[in-house]
Amino acid sequence: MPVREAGQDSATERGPTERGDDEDRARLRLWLRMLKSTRGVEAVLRDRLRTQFGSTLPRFDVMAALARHGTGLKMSALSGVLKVSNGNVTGIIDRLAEDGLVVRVQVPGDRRASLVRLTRKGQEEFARQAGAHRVWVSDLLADFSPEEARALTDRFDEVNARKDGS
Amino acid sequence: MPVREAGQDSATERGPTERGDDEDRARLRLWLRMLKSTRGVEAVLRDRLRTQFGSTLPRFDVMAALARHGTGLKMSALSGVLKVSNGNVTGIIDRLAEDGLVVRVQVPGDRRASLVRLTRKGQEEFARQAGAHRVWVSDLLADFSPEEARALTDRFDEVNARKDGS
DNA sequence: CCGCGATATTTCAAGCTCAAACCTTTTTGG
DNA sequence: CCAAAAAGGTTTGAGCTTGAAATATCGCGG
Repeated sequence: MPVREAGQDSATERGPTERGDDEDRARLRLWLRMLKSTRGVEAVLRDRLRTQFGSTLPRFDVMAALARHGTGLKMSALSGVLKVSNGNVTGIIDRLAEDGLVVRVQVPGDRRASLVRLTRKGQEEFARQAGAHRVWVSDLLADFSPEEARALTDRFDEVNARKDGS
Repeated sequence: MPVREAGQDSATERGPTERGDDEDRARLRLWLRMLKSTRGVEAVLRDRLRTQFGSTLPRFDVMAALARHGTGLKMSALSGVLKVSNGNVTGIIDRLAEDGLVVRVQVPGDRRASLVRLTRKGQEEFARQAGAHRVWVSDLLADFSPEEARALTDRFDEVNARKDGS
């Protein structure tokens, strides 16, 4: 009896798709490997961001989003882009603002909303971090040739698109 | 000028490997897609675990590890298997123990260590959750045929092995 | 111009996460 | 035998994360 993964074989009621256990297990195994890979890479990135820049992944993600949208982003747009809860972003922006890396700018016509923008200091700091980050990632994924990376990227794009579009 | 991703082009000092920017960017793009995919899947799993079982991913992961090692695991082994900090596991086990899903068993010859084991209730509960979990994952990755899943799994295994081994 | 649903954001409680500090017990080297 | 190092766990402090509730503002229909 092949016992692998989170193996258990209780009588699970089959879903509407009526798929084979082996197919499920093949995909489950893929999932566990993807998880292992991404967690491993994330752990390294988190550690380096911490030790070399005194920062964190969430902070980096936020700054990356703001760098990509130079005109600024509303809090809700930010949480939308990053796909995290809006309550979450509040705290991260609070701390980035304390460090003088971002500012909240009042939106003229709307006293509810505010636009978040990188400060000059924030832009410079992000440029430094992003440069290092790119090299770190490329090193960590060095096993993938650029061609394979591109091919896999396209494949994931297909899959992701199917989710987004429905 | 192709501006994509966390784009910035500050003069980053080239590492010892002296690699091309385009290669870095191709891998960075792959990384962002992997992240997007895994986060998306994780979000769905977390939500279903919460709404359908009143549980969380970390709890599920711990129970899966314990199910795989029926004889029990020491706290340190558990954090080693899950690749999370040992201080982290303490809290999760505390809460699982409160719910009667796991127990801490004293190790005979060593008064420091304790073996964590699923209770009968924990085994049954995990069996239920794992069955659902497997189907959820398979559905979420349904875009990958079993063959492609197997191929990708092998590819990730190679990459992961290279990291573990050195 | 007033109420009321929609929108933008913050606050809150609970849980996860890490690194570092801290006990306790065990093992090891003199 | 005994001090010092190593091993097993917990505690602590700060930050991240979510979902839900609270707050404030906007805009629309009447």
